[in-house]
Amino acid sequence: MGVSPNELDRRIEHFKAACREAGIKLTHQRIEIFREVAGSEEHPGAEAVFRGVRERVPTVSLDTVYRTLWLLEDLGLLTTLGPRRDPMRFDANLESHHHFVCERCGLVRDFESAEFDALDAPREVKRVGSISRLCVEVRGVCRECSGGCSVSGARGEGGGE
Amino acid sequence: MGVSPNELDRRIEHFKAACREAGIKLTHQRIEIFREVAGSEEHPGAEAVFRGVRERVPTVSLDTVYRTLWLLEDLGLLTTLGPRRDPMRFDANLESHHHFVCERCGLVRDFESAEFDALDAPREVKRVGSISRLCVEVRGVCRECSGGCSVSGARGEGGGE
DNA sequence: TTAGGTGCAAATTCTTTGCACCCTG
DNA sequence: CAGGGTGCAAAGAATTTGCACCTAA
Repeated sequence: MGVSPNELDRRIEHFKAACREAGIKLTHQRIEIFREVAGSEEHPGAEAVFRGVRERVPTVSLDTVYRTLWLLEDLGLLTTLGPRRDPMRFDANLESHHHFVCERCGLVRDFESAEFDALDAPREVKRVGSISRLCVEVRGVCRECSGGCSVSGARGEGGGE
Repeated sequence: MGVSPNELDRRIEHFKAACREAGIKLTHQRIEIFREVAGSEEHPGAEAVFRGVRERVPTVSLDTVYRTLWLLEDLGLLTTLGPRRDPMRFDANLESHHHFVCERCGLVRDFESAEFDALDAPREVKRVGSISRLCVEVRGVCRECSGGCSVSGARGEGGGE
């Protein structure tokens, strides 16, 4: 649904090569789970992947889907949509602003940028719907995490005092 | 922890006015829950808000925190970090690309933009950590949702057939 | 006063884990 | 053949809901 057969094949070949290189087994399930995500432009959740794969591999289980998705994310073959696999987080800053997200610890740091604020969505996007706001998400690894320190517990949540 | 007292006061006054305007009650709990989010730059999750508020309102309950956070989000006084309150979703498109997110149904539509791909994070951000990728998130309401159609079940998850 | 709001506890939903059997390499 | 991978079922987080009491307006 969406991704061209050529592109899909290309992604699957890349996936197989990456699995071999990583030294993990290329099982039927893994291939079909990857195909399900790579063949869709809907950014399916685990449940949706499960439903899709089950039509081709009726015995597949939901927990294998979860394990495989996170495995593939660790290998860099997939990405996730939100900042992380964390609980939902809230923001009271209603001014236009942007985010730096640490892929390691989940830290989210706001920043302002006149340049980014001035961006306008492409015409193509305006055709999809009406736009209310535009936010740039910069992903990377924060100083704390790349500095080799243990990051014990400090998962960006802050919280307490 | 971060937000200046002045800015915090400003946000809280705005919050109170908005509550009055919306005709909802200004309870002690709501004020403290809002204060907790508005006073932090950490983008706390529900649990972290709960811990913080409990120090000032020991009887507050976690479910009130949840109810209040979503209420405030509905009123436009808070925003959430990820696309929505949905299950985690995956993406096999490893090329640089950007997202349109429908705030109503959760649809996420990819798009490409040479202009956005060329963006560079401000120096200020580079000081926070090493950058691996930059993605523009455009939020709005998709055609389907604003078109007044029912959107029955189609929460962007696509999935099966 | 009184309707909306809160706290409690139980229910849901999403995701992870332990273990015995199976299949790729 | 051997060890990683899978399916099952049960556990564990995160979040929501029903109901009786409480409180802001």
